[in-house]
Amino acid sequence: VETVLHDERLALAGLFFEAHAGLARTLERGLETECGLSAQWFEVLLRLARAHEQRLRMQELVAQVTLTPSGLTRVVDRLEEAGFVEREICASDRRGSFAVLTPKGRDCIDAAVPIHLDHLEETLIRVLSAQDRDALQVALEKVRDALHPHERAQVQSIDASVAAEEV
Amino acid sequence: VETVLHDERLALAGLFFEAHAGLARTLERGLETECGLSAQWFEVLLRLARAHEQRLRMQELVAQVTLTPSGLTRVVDRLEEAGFVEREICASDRRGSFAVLTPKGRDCIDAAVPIHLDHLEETLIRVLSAQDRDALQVALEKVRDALHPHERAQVQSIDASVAAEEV
DNA sequence: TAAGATTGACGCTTCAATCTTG
DNA sequence: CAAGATTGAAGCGTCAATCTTA
Repeated sequence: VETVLHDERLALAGLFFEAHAGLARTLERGLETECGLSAQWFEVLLRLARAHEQRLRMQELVAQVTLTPSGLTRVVDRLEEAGFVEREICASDRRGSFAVLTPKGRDCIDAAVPIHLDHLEETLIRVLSAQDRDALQVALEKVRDALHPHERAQVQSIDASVAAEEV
Repeated sequence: VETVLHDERLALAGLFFEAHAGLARTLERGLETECGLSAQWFEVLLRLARAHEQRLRMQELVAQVTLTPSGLTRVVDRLEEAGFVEREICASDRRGSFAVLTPKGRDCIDAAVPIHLDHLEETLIRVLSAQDRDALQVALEKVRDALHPHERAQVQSIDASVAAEEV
């Protein structure tokens, strides 16, 4: 009667969540203390830095981030307040707006990425063998892909490799 | 100059976070709609169900859950309000208190676990081969273990296998 | 009427301070 | 004074409703 409480599948899922929580906590602490950025700020700034002309529609940004539309609005509000981002109305469709990276925001993310990569190297890369990393990637891709069975079919698949890059 | 923005290590980390976010979102939705439980509620109830006499000190519970002490206090507050848990003062050390699973709470988690296992089967187990799962487990364990270099040395290690089981 | 984006209200978690007991 | 636990204040993200434009 107790056996179901110790099912090995629970253990695998628990391990997944525990590893994630620990990794996220460590990385976020480093980003916060050394760069003054939350994970969400880092992610948004990174996406904008990669984008053509350092700008993205709010809608495009939402699709690349782990946030709801309203959540993104709030994050961009704060980034704008901090001077890292500016909003710009979309000329062709005046309902929409762009988030645009400022030079200050660009400097910030340029400084943050190498630091973040160092942390990644320590906590994720160096602790795994090349085989481990490959196997991890394969498994994670399968899990991720099995999750989007009916959401945004085309764009999601062609954009999968870039969409996979976060934090 | 743009190359650092597309470092493959960022992609692996991003894939990790994306897979986690998707998995967590899906599982939490199922738990919420079919069992009326948040991930935190499920986790606390599961730990208590496994524990001797269905009870655990708040401190022990904190060590097993992804929450701060104050966060756990709030969750137990709500679980108590819902009738799933009761508090009990510790006789030997009157500073401490136990969280005790009620029969109602026990029934709830007993019903929830099989449902959750079904969801796990669909989203995590069935989408991976046996080799994938083994490799995933190995990699996640390495990442997790590399994260606790100086935190709670002994108890953590002997308790690692059980502490790994969450949500 | 629908799409893009934002806002108000709410719930949850954390940090720092507090209270009680050892 | 330290340990166990809780509380108040504040920050963040989500849902539902709203506003503007297509």
